[in-house]
Amino acid sequence: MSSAPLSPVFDRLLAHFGPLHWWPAESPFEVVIGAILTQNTAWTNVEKAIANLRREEALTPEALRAAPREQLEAWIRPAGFFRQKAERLQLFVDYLFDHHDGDLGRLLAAPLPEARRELLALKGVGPETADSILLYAGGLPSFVVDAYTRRLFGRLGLLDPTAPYESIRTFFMERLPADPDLFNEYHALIVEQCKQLCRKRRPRCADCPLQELCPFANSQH
DNA sequence: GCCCAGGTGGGTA
DNA sequence: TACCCACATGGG
Repeated sequence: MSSAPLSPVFDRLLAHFGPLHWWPAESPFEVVIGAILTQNTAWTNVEKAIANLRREEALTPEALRAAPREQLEAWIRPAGFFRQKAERLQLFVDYLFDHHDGDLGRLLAAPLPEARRELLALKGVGPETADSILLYAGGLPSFVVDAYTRRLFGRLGLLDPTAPYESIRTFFMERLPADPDLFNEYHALIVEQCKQLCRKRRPRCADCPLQELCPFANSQH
């Protein structure tokens, strides 16, 4: 891992896209649902599933717990892996009621390392899902590493994209102040940048806000 | 028709 | 630790 210019990358992305104020959800619990539904899934498909849940007024821990499994599967079907994800959602809310009186805020009121351990112990909640929940539902300074993060910073030559999750998360957290607003914007900007510029059909380098930092500028990127 | 998407868990060497 | 596979829908 390089000892990297993370601030210049952030500054350029912020200047280009402006503040994004993530996560696209109307409540902390909706963040949890989105974080589970988006596992290895395009966000456009997640939106369809969440729209179904909203229509059914099922975007609360109480409603998800009460819903018959097959009903829930049908609602979230557009997000793919619907049997797995229905189970994961209901395991999550079952845990929430068994241990926190159904109150997500109570789970997320614990110190960050403790809340993270608790989330990671849940079946269906891996490191990326846990960090997304901690940061975007809890406002806790836990940096989110996803496929976009690996792709972008791998291309910039700042990290090994195949490195383990925890080592990449540590790379960012050792080099950035533990500021939830910073982590929020940084990850959102990474996603926005990649959605626009890291696709298979690459746009022209001239349009890229990271052009000056990119080792592939004017060649393949 | 084929490839891929904001992962995770379970299994094997 | 490092691979492998299942899990499923919808858009390019």
